[in-house]
Amino acid sequence: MMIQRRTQAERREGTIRKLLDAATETLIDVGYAEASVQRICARAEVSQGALFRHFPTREALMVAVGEDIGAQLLERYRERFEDIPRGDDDLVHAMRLVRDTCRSRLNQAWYELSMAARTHEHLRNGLRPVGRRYHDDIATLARKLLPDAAARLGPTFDVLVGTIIAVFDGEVVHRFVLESPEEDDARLEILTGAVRMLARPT
Amino acid sequence: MMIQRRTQAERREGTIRKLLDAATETLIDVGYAEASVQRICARAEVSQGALFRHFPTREALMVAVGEDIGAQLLERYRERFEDIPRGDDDLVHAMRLVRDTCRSRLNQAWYELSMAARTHEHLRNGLRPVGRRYHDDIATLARKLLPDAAARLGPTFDVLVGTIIAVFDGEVVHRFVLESPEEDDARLEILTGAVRMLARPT
DNA sequence: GAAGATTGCGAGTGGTTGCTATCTATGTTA
DNA sequence: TAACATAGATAGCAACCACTCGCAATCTTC
Repeated sequence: MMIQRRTQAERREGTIRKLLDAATETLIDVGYAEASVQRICARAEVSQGALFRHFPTREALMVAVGEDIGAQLLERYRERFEDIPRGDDDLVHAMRLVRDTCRSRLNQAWYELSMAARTHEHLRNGLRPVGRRYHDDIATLARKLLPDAAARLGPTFDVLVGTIIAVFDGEVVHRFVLESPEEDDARLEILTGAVRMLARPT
Repeated sequence: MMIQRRTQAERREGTIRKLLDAATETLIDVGYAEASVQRICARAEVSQGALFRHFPTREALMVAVGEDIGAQLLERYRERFEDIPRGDDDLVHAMRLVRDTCRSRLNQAWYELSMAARTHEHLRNGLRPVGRRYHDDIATLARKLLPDAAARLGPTFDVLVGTIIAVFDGEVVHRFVLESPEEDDARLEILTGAVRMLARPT
């Protein structure tokens, strides 16, 4: 039964895409350890043989998932950064954007990979360039959105951006065990105020 | 062959302690998923039957490990907080203490449990009270160490403490994939400056 | 010291794991 | 269209998983 005529490249890309998406969703649902090739393949509606045709090991698939997630998250940032209206409160919007992205579904998969990378050397090595690119690209984007503050702060600006992301990533990790929305909101305000103070000319 | 005369309670406590310590070390070494009962028991030099005599499931053991780690981390904070010399730079010392503790071996095990809690409901429920107590006790300790700032800031002080911890926890998670010591040090300085600014009277 | 309770042991349970080998189906090239 | 390359499916592998069970060792109580 022939459904449709496709080139080899199309077939290949199609199943790889299905596998990456299924792996990402499985990662979000059950975490790295329980994201078995069986589960991923079942979700992708593809056989295990197909998976191992395109990825030599499960870990290699996970590295590819990491690259894919990194690209998607960056794209997400790019789109929403552009949508932020320039003005006095663009910093507030930017802070909210970072927090929302850290809490996004997609980012949960990234946490799973990061954590697994701690104890899995291959994964760590594979994820490192992705992490670096992600880090740098976000700094570039932020400079584009807040050029005045960037110019004023110089290299400190990048550190500040990294710190804001670190705050919200840390917050999310805490939330895995214990949620405290009021404190989170208070933190967002304090943090915004502190950044505004640092970013303003002395 | 009788080695030593011990009460039942001593025997019991002894093997439980061995299991908790072995489980903690195994968590640090291979992560939550690979910390199997086999591995833990081998490390504790105790049979699997002994483990399941004291803990109904592996997850129950992990909750107990979480409680134990929480107590140890708090004790660590308590000791080192007391050692900080009061003076102009006590804030610097406190910040360094928080960062060091976040990077400590013991805290790696806590990250493993926190992350696993995201997808394991029982673990999350068991860890929640531990997390809450840990959170509150640290805030209390910090108020004791920095009474002036605490008085000046009111409830904001607790949020600030939580934020500092969040920064370093987030930093550690980033470091699992990508290390950047220079940025980390720059962040520590900026953060200390910002906190000092916030904590000083306006 | 006998009886009873608690604790520790280790073989065995069914189930899942990542991965391979073999085969068929589909697309490409001559 | 014949020969070949690529892609996908299926069954099966040894290793490991959390957990159970009957028994032996140890401690407590009388």
